[in-house]
Formats: sequence, structure tokens, C-alpha cells
Amino acid sequence: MTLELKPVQALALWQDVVLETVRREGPDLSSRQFAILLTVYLTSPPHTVRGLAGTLNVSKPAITRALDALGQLDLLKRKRDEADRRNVLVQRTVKGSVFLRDFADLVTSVAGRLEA
Amino acid sequence: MTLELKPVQALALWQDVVLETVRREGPDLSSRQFAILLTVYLTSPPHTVRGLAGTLNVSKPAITRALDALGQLDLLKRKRDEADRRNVLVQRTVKGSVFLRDFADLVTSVAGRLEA
DNA sequence: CTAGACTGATCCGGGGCCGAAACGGATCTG
DNA sequence: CAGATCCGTTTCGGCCCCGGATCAGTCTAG
Repeated sequence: MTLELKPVQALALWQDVVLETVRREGPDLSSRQFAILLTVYLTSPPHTVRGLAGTLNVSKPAITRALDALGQLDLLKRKRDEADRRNVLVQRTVKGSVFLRDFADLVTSVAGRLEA
Repeated sequence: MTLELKPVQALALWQDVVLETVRREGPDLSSRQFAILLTVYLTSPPHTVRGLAGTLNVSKPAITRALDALGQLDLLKRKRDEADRRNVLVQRTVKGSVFLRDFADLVTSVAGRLEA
């Protein structure tokens, strides 16, 4: 079974969610930052700067800066790879888990109110 | 009938869509710009700067700048209100319609591939 | 006709993000 | 060992966005 979602529903869903996140005076993540956050939490480790840069098709400095911002917000954290100390492993945090769970609840809530 | 969407599905959906839009080297709209675009296309006119500022809970200069950017991309256009020349009416464009239709197709496509 | 209210745009100082290039540290290789 | 290679970070100049204050244009009430 796959999820049935018509184009008009997709736009309405997106509008309600984006509008709500804009209205809330929260962290205000950029698309790249949000993409990194979701990738780290939804795909299996390890996550490195180079790997994320490749996955997002973006330069390495962009990833470094995004990790700075997300780390500042305590949504993500860095950890040296002790096996190969050149690498940096990007890891989850409690606050990040809560943030994404809240976001998921927002989406499901909006979807539930959507006319089919 | 309402749309059933579990939290884990919501996050997976969002990740695939955001990741795809980040990968594509497209216009790269901010959340506010995207919220404005969706609001103008999905809710009934007229749309004014002040009205959008209130809807998004954002300052007027932010709306003006976003309209500059979206107008530059030809996704939206401004038009003086001839009845009350103080107002600026924000209107749709062909390119904007195509852009949102493509985006909606992307979302529905991703949703269709989602495991239920 | 004029004083005031109201519109959207502009000015301003400040801050964030951009990618190419250069950097220092860690690791591999000959 | 020394040189090459790989990693993430930093530097650099440039661009965009931020909101409070202010502006010019428009409308309206008295």
C-alpha cells in the first residue's frame, strides 16, 4: 500500500505546514540545514561532512557552517572518529529528536485536517 | 475522508522532497518566500503587502524584499490597485503556476513511493 | 483645503550564508 | 622517514536578508 496524495492536497499540506513554521518564531532553519537534520536522523550512520556534502550536492564549507548552526541550536553534535581522527561523525541529540518529533506531529495534524 | 499520515511517513516524505529540491540547483527560495508563494496561489485575492505581513507574522520590509525576489524570478507580479492607489496587489504568473504544479507533482511522486 | 491616517518602498547598521582557495592535522605509501 | 593524499576547517570578498525608522504618495474626514 502506498500513500495517495493528490497535487492539490500536496500544495495545501505544504502551505499549512510552512505557514505555521514561519509564524512560530522558532529556530528558522534554511532548506539545507533542514535537509541535513532529516538526513542524519532518518538514514543510517555514520554521517561525515564529505558524505553529507555529496548527498546534498553542496560544498564542504556549506556543511561545516550548517553543522555550526545546528550544533549551536543543540539539534546535532559533532564527534571525532577515534578510528580515523580525520573524520568527524555527526550525531543526534535529545533536543533534535524532540524537534523532529514535534515537526512530524505538526505535519500529521495538518494532514488530518485536510479535505480529501 | 481525511488523509492518514503517520509521523514516520511525514518525516520521510519531507526528507525526500527537501533533499530533492536542495539537490536541484534551482531558485532556492527561503521559507518565507515559499510561504508567500503558496499563500498567493492557494488563497483567494486580493493579496496586499500589509495583508501578507499579517498572515506570515512578519515585518513589511521583509514582504517587500520577498516580492522583489519572487518578481525577479517571475514567479509573482505586483500591480497597483487602481481603486485605491496606495495598495499593491500581488498576482500570479504563468511561470509561478508551472513552478508550483511541478512541485506538487514532486510531492505526490515521492508520496507514491512511500512505504505505508 | 488641509491635517491626519494609511499604504508600500527605502534607508541603515548588523548579521548570516555563499563557494573557491588555502590551511593544519591525520593517514597512507614508497 | 618524507612526500602525497585525505579530512574538516578557516579565510576571503561578495551577496542577501533582517527589522526599526523613515519616506513619498494616496486617501479621507472635518
